[in-house]
Amino acid sequence: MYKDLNPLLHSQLRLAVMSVLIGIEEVEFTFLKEKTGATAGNLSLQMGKLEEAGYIKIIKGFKGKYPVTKCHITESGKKAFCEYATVIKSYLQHL
Amino acid sequence: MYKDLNPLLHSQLRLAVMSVLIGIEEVEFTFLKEKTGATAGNLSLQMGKLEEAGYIKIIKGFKGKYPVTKCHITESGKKAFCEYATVIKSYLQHL
DNA sequence: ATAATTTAGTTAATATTATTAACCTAATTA
DNA sequence: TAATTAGGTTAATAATATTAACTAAATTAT
Repeated sequence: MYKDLNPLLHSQLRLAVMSVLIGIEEVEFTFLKEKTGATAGNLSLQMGKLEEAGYIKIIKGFKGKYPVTKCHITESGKKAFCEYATVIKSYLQHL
Repeated sequence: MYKDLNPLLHSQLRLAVMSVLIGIEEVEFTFLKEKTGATAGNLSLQMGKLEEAGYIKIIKGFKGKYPVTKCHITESGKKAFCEYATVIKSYLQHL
C-alpha cells in the first residue's frame, strides 16, 4: 500500500540539498550552506552520505588561493529524487 | 528558503498513519497495522506520539470481549498534515 | 613580525529518533 | 490444562542527525 520512502532522501537537509541541485548545474558548498541554512558540519556529513550513495559528485578545487568544494547531482541522483517525489505524493493523495 | 518540515510528521510511519486517517472517519489499531505494514510495537509508540501532539485521538473500548483501540484524526491533525504537504511540495518544485 | 580573525571545511562525541524484542493480560482452541 | 491467538505496552537497542571542537591555510590588524 505505502511504498517505502528512500531513507537517504527522507531527511530534511539531504532533501533540501537534492532540491537545490536538481534545479542547477553546479554549486559551491557555501552556496548550499546558505540556501539550506545548515551548519557546515552537518552539511559536510550529509553531502558525504549523498556522495557515497552516488547521488551527487563532489569536486574539490581552488578559487584563487582558497579551497572550494563544488558539487552537482548525478543521473542516479535525479532518478532517486524523482522516485522519492512520486512515493511521497502517494502519502498525500487523500488531500 | 526551505521551511522546516514538521518533524512529528516527517517520519514514514507517522505520515502513513496520518495519510490513512485523513481519508476515513475512524479506524481500528489492527487496520492501521495492516495498512502501514508496521509492527504493533512501533505503531503503538508512534500513535502515542501523534496523540500526545494532539493530532489524533485514541479511544479504547471492547469489541465483544476483546479490547480494541480505535482512533481518528483531529482538526489540529488535519491542519498539520496539510501544512506538511504544502511544505514538502516546495522541496519538489523543481521537478 | 606576529597575533587575532576569517574561510573552508572535517571528525569525534553527543543527542535524538526509530525499531525491535521481550513482555503482559485475557480469551480461545486443542 | 496447555498451547495459541488477540491486542497491545514498554524497556532496551540500533540507527540517524546535530553539534561542538578541531584542522589548515589565508588575511587583516597591531
